[in-house]
Amino acid sequence: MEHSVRPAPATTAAAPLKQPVAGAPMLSLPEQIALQVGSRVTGGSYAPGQRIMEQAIAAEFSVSRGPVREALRLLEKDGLVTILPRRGAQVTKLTITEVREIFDIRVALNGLRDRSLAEDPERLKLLPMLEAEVAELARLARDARNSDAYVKCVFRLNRALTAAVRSARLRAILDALAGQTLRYSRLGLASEARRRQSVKHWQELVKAVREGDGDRAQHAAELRVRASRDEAIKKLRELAEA
Amino acid sequence: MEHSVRPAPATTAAAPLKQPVAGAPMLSLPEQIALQVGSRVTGGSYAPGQRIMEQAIAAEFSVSRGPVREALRLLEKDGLVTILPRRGAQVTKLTITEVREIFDIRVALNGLRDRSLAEDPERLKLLPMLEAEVAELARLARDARNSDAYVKCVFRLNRALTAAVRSARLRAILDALAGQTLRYSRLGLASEARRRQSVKHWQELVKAVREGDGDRAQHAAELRVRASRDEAIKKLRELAEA
DNA sequence: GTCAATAAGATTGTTGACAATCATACAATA
DNA sequence: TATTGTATGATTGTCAACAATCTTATTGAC
Repeated sequence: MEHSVRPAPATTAAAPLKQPVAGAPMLSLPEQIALQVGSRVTGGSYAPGQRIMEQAIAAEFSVSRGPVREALRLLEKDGLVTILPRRGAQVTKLTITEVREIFDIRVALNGLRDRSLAEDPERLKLLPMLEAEVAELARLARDARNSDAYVKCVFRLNRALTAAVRSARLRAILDALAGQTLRYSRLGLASEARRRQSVKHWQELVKAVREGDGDRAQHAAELRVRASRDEAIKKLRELAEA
Repeated sequence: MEHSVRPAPATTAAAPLKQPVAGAPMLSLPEQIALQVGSRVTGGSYAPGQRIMEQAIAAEFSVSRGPVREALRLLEKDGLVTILPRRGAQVTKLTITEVREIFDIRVALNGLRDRSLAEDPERLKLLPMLEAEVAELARLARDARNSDAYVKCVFRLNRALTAAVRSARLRAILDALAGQTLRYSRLGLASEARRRQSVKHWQELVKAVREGDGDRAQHAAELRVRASRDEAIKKLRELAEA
């Protein structure tokens, strides 16, 4: 019998789901639930393929199943869970092929994103942050022990760049794709050689943005994500052997 | 038993939500509702910006508001309706800028799509259909009176190509984008000159697919969608004046 | 006349209960 | 033993009512 031990049900008093932070956008009940459950997925405390049951989540957050259903739909939109009719929701489990497909879309759309940023008339407002973060990347890449910090910095940088893009639709798609490949992107930056290569790609982007060169920005982005893709796939294949 | 065939209430003519069709994938209640309401949006019988009220739809289809809510969420995922918290759903109304943004994403992703098709080992199975449809396009383009048939043929061809793509995620995004730009794509093929140019781009794609040349396929797709974008935007601006 | 506060109605958000379906264990049969 | 059928519990789908919020209309003050 498969008793995959569910982590910590009993006392898992889920966060109080509290309301009002003044300036911040107030989140609806489903959004709050989606946020919490989603972080368990991306954070790895829910395993891929694991089933997520409405009643359990509802009890945990002390709400009825209605908002939970909607939260699961939201997570499905982000690709974090998969909903099967009459069979409920489960943490999305990706095949290596699917991971590659997502990366391929990211190649195309991150290229579009970085081109848009480089061609944006207000791109100069972005430059200080971009330069600072990339300098930090270069610093972190000099010591192999900073692997984790390096990955975190890349994520932060990517999030900031996506947030800076004008097109709301592009933002939405990129956010969803980033969420889905979060745990795999980490694999793509595991080796020191890769991080050094990654720094070069980011520096190339800085130059392109500074000069307003959309072509170069797009090209750098494509190289960057392709490299990340290839390394992640390679690592996944190695893991699949074992 | 699962809900199915419900005759519409006397006054409003709501399609009966039929269930059966053996081989076809059986649609859930929300999916059926989303399909019908969605066709009203794309078909133009609901105007952009028009509000869609849950109770009204529920009464029309003789169901409770639960499935309707879910149907509206599905339509939001396709970009056909916009849901504002505590304020309900309304038919998505796009600004010219937003239309352009969607087209820009389509440039990137249709490029990826056609590249994938051209590099697919089984691309030869696609060739007969592709060649036949493009030949039909060339034929239709010779007479200005066939404008409508030409547009229909392009839509059909695009749908077939998207359906043939291996990546389910790419398919989903492309379908959503196509649905959102349906009414604007038509504008992009209104002039005879544009249709002649369009034929050239499609013929270029045929060649690329035949030879398995992904680069060329992608390039042709990008040119094609960009041309459609520019013409649609131009027409929209003209309409905005009046 | 314009604007703000307020009240009434309309609409969405949430809930708990019931119905339909699925998954599993067990029994019966070959 | 393997397979099929059946019963039972678990889980999702749907419903109708209630609560919270928004919209609109009206009133009153300036």
